[in-house]
Amino acid sequence: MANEKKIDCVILGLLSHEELTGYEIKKRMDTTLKYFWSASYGSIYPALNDLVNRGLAIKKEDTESKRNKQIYTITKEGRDYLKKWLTLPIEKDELRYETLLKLFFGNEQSVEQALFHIEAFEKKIEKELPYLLNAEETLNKNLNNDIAHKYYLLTVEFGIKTYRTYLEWCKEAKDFLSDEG
Amino acid sequence: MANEKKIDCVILGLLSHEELTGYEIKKRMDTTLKYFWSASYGSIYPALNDLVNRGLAIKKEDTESKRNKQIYTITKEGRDYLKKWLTLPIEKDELRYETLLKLFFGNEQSVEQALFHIEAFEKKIEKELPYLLNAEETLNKNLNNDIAHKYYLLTVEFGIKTYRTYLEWCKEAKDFLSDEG
DNA sequence: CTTACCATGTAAGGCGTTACATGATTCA
DNA sequence: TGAATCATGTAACGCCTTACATGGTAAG
Repeated sequence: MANEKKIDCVILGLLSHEELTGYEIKKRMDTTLKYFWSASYGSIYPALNDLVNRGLAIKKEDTESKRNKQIYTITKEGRDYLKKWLTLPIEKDELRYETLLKLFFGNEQSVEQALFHIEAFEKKIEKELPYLLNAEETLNKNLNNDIAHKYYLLTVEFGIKTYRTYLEWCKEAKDFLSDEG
Repeated sequence: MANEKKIDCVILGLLSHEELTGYEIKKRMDTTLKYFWSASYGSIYPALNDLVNRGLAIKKEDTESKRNKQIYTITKEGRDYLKKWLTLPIEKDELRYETLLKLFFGNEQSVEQALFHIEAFEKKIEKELPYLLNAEETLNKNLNNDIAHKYYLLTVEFGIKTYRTYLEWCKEAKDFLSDEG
């Protein structure tokens, strides 16, 4: 029972909340999970097939809509698999920030270039923060309706706090570099 | 000149500071760059050979020490390559936190289990923070000796600020989950 | 009628880790 | 003399992204 593939666990996790199509799973990744996880169609669709083959999810054709939709539902076995994975200790938390990497080697570039990278980073964060704040508000309103919201809120709070810290750091870093020329 | 492999750039960046062996490069990764980048021997050694073949670094046998050391030095071309890469916009900043993933699916686990993951995360951060604080102190003392220190300090400050925020979040998250039971 | 979005999937290739394989040196 | 650390490298394999390929539907 070792070697749980992360992609399987993420998908099963999303399916544990609601039944979804592959396309919708991708959308969740690009919005809700965006700031701490990601995956492409090229890994999602094969993984879904695999989950069905292993009996962890079932696939049914959508007859109601006019679109060619494949809807996936988690099975009892899938839920057990997910639960088992959740009991295991965390294997890896990984941060790969190219921005920090380029900054680290800043002595090979001009101050202007370093500032340029910091500002680009700042803008990206400033653009994403409102979505998290919006999610926070919605979740706080509906906190009593669904326990799942409680956990979702915790991750959103993580995102908000770290993003605000990033913005603080950007300001300080810009000052530091500008002052010294 | 597109498609710069990150592993090449990190190595060249480290070599831009000083000449190093593959083993030392790995050590830098595991200490200095640890909280925002990583790589294994299996990618470092082949990359070094590749850099030499492309004329971006030179390899010389160490004759002084008794060990079988291969010392790598960056060339003019390597430095130009690095500089070029530094001018390009950041392609990807990525965070993959399994801790957040497991927390997100918390409705499938007990509160105790969720707390367990948060506490493990907290301990890991508490253990690593002192190294960053130590680096900060040393860098502040030697700030005037080398411009490279300035940039190194910026990344360390990023690490310290975000780690402190993580610890704050851990405390709040634990309270939040404990209160509601 | 055309643009944006919904929707599914495959193939090739890149990138990187893990595990393996080997051996020297230093220190207790 | 045994453990820890220094030191280099390869092979197999896994995982994932990118690019490709295709087509339906909703809205303006």
